[in-house]
Amino acid sequence: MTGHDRPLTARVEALREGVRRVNAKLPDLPAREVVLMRMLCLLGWEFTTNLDRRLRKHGLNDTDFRTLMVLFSSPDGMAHPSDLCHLVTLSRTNMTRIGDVLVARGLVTRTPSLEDRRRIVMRITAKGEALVRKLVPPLYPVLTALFADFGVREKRQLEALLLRLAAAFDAVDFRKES
Amino acid sequence: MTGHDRPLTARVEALREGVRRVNAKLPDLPAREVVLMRMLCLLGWEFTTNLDRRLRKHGLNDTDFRTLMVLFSSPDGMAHPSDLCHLVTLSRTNMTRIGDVLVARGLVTRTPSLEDRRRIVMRITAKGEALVRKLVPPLYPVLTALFADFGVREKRQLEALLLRLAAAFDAVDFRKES
DNA sequence: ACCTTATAGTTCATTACTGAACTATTTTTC
DNA sequence: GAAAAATAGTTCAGTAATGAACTATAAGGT
Repeated sequence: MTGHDRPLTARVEALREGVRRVNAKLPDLPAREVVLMRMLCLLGWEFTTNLDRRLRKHGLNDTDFRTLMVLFSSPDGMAHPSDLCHLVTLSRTNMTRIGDVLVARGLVTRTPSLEDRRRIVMRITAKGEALVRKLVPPLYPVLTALFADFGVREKRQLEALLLRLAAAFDAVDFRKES
Repeated sequence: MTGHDRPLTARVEALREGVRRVNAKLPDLPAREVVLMRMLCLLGWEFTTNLDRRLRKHGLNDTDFRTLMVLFSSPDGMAHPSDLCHLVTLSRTNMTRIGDVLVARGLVTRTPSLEDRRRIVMRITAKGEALVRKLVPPLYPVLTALFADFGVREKRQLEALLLRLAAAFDAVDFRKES
């Protein structure tokens, strides 16, 4: 197990204190920004690992599931591997492997494309559709519970803030210098 | 490469559309909540991978770096592996490996504890301190740029919202049912 | 004091992911 | 319309993480 399931709030508190101590040694540190980014990472990671744990009982992991969901949401339930790997932010290499898994489990078919013979068409099967319809609804109460404390206004606020942050990521070139 | 560096805003937009199409097929889906959680994951992941790319030039990855930072922030620059792995949310197994890496690079020492002979004491070296002081300041402009668009008030708002979400994670038992 | 239980760190096997190299196609360019 | 460049998918080798099993030490209960 990763963090022995220590409460997230405790980990956030430890993070703040850690950053405060670093800030004492490096006075120019933009402490609030560091805390915000690390909290974002923490929350995202927490969600992913928890979701993963639930999916594993059904023989899927988070990336298999996301891939399946994209297919589920696609017109005619089909897409090319390279489109998929863009959409779920994974390498083509990995999408080959995920395809293997999903095909082996009968959730997806993989057939050569007729229009472009380099390509493959992945298509969700009836069994895949059924699995999605079985797995997803039990997640609703979890998702609503996570945001139960939030009003519509606050959810919109959060979404807007995250969207602006996404835009900032695109504007900042992370890669340059040092 | 993961997503061929497609802009984050484009990926967020694709996410929204995907969720909207899923919602058309599963009308009870709490769409806004799904989008929020996935945006959080996306942003956290984007930060981590970009940071990782920068660190790699110096022979570290994100988890090595976080471990080193926790030691940097610790009183006397020392901590036990099991404390560290709680703080950075990694397995003890992995902390052994990270210790190996950091020791091999001369950034940390590892000595048996005298009080408790099961334990090991990891301590950041002068070289480790120096590396932190060299690596961290060049990150300041990136971090401030990411939040350049945000006022103090908005940063506080975001922090408060994320904190409440963290508390909600602790309250919700993700593991139960299905 | 002794037996049980818990904790610390490691090793080992396994899972998941990536980048580079390769083959097969399609698109572009001149 | 042929050569060059780009794109799609796969294989392979390497990196990073995990959980289970193991050894050693410490703490608790009676």
